[in-house]
Amino acid sequence: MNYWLLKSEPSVFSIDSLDAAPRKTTSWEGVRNYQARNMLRDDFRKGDLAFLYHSSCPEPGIAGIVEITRDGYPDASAWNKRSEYYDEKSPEIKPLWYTTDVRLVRRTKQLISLAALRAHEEGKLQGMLLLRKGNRLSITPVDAAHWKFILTLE
DNA sequence: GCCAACGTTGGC
DNA sequence: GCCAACGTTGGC
Repeated sequence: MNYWLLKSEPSVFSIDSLDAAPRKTTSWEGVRNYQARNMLRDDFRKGDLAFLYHSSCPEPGIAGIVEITRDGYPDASAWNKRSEYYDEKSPEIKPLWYTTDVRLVRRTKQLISLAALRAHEEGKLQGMLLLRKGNRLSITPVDAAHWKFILTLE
């Protein structure tokens, strides 16, 4: 089983949105980056766990824990002309983009801020992809050891 | 709003 | 295949 970190801008989709969703579950649609797509398509498995991270907001950080409830599968929003994520390069017969389903497991006891994570950048969280300079990937794998340590920061 | 870093596009 | 131009991300 894998651990991940999923970024989203709370102004677009926040942990409150997920909490309010039916069965606290939603499709993680709209990923339009090849590296992230490859992870969704090849590595995301039902039962994996992920941190939900809020980016581009007053206090960026980890807001909750979600469970991956479905293996990666083609992203139908790519061939929905009414979707803001529509992409003519990804017809239904030849999907280019992938998504998965996520369910809110729980909110973290408090926000685990980026600053709190950075405090361990050269220690327990050395090598964490989120903290790497210039990282912009909206999906990153998380080492099991990093996952465990981050939970102690709550 | 600024800016560094990265990804994508398209001309050649 | 190279690379400049452009667009996006995301912290500050």
